[in-house]
Amino acid sequence: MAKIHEVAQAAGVSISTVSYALSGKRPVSAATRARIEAAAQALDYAPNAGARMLAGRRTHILALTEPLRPDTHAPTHMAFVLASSIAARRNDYDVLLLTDEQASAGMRRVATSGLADGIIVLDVAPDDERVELARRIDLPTAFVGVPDDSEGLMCVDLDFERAAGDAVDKLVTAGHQVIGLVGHAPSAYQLSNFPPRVRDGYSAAAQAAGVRAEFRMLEGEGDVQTLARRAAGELLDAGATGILLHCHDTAHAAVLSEVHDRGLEVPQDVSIISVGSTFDTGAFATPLSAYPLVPKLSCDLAVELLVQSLSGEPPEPGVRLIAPTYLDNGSVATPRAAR
Amino acid sequence: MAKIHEVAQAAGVSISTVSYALSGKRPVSAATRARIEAAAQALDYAPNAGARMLAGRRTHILALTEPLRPDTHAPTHMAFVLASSIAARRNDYDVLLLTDEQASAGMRRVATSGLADGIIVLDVAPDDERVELARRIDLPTAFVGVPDDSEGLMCVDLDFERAAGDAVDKLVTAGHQVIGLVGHAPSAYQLSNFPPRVRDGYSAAAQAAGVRAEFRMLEGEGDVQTLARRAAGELLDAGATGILLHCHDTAHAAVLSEVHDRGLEVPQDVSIISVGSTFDTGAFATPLSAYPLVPKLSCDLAVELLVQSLSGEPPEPGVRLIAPTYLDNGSVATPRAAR
DNA sequence: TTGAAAGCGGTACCAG
DNA sequence: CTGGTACCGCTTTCAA
Repeated sequence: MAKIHEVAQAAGVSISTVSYALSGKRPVSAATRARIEAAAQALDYAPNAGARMLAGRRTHILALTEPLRPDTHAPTHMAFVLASSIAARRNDYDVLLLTDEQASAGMRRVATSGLADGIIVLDVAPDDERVELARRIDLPTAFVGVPDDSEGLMCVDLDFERAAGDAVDKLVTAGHQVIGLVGHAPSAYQLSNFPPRVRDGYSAAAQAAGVRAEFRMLEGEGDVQTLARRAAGELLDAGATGILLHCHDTAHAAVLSEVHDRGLEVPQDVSIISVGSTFDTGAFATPLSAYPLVPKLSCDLAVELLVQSLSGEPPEPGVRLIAPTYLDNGSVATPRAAR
Repeated sequence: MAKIHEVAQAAGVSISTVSYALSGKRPVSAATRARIEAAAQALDYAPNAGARMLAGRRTHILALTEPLRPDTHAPTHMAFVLASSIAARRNDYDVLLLTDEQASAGMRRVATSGLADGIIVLDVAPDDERVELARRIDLPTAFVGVPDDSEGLMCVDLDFERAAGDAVDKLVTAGHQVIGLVGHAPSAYQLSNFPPRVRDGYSAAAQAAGVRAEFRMLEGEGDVQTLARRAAGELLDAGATGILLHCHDTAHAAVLSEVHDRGLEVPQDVSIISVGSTFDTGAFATPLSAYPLVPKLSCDLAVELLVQSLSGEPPEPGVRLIAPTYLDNGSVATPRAAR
């Protein structure tokens, strides 16, 4: 816990020179800079966080709000938290975690006490209460996810509609005439913002392509495995030869089991594409091609937007959709019927 | 972002009186206190975080270090993060997340810059690099988990040995003569601190009770389900009538499937107890009795220790083991053989 | 019970 | 290229 004053003394310069040398905000001769850096090193000096906040009017902290609901999918969530944290650190920001409590209370507190320079909003709900709050406070705020009403907000997300649409096109191009989508549990379509977007992108693309498109959510009694197998079974029974998966990894595995148990081969008998998954779709017994959801891309951009907001030339508000990319693991082929 | 000065003006008092009235560190007449609180309310005042840190020599922030490794079990981890966060907030502390980077770098940074008042260490490895660092820095640090060398550290954890031992006794008392333990993957016995403790408590108690005790890790090729089924199968083949489970929920479910597929009933044919699980063991098709691991208990205590360290009378260093409690879901009974 | 004022440890402006 | 110094907003001692 050395102080700037001690560093200055050790280096034989004034404290302002130390400050400038270390921040680089003013040119300092190479020689003195070297002495200062050596002294700082030797004393294990780091500017006091509180003093820096107060004098510099900058906390070097980003707040991360994530209302950990009982139903949040932990692995996905963790991936986003980690990606945000890494992006923040890369820009020399620390991350303050806002979890419990009525989501907005934390945001408000951080804003009024000046504890953070900006806010990253994770796990965005369609009608998120943090939307209105973000408009009211004057802290730059970036949403990772797109709420229903995104007017005036900075939002970043995968272009789920297009990911689903591209996936449909991929199947159609391969010759599939009947396709299916295995989705999340019905509740996810209320609580999260992206499952509906996948569904809609899927339907629109299918309609545009003139193919028959079935859709099943993980609905009813039983565990995820059972529901996923049933959903997949129904799609296959309906004649689907191409299937899109927008669900958790457990459900993916269950669908593959169902397909396998029916004596069907991927991709010879049925083609499968995973859409918007954060896990490794190449790790299943049958590797799956995918239009993955990459947390790093979203979080990097979110942090970048915040940093830029703090730099003087704030970026335009608006929704930034990240173009989906195809990850080919060989699970798509022309169906037998079309050969 | 109102300042104390404005509140003072609005209430017609000096800023020091405002400070005291709001912090309660000095008696203030009821009348003036009321005026001050009203003014603060009206202005939406909150003390500036930086100024408060600087002047008060207290950040009101606790750092949380959690080296999110690729193999960390997200749901369990999230439960601990959430519990820590809630405990911290209850004590009026915010939480700073230290994830990426060489775990210790974050701790060191926080310590030298005075960004936090204390540190909570999660996901403790047997030979954790943060142990040595914790001894060197002068920030109060609480470990949730027990490293191999805990000399001079404050550690909090479930008494896993005793949980396993109690579970063994429970089975033995019910009349089981051959018991088994399904554990984690072998790697977990290197990377985490508690699987070995469960294993050891299990062996010791079994030996003391004079019963035959088998042990299987989730070892070999294949997915968790397969490995868990095989492990359970081997235990049953070995004649085990009572089984302890110390593994993830997926493995639990797989063991139950294996038992069921063999036409065995719980608890009539085989008794099962889950040890050290953070998920709801009552939610399986066959509800399981358990000696659960309760994040809230550990994290509450960890935060309490930190708060106390900051209060003037620092608690003794040492390992605090939380006594296990039995959660009866009816999955234990006297085996047929003993009836 | 209340007020005045001296810091807390930096940042950044104003001079030189 | 380098120094001196006026704040940043709050906590807390010293006086009244």
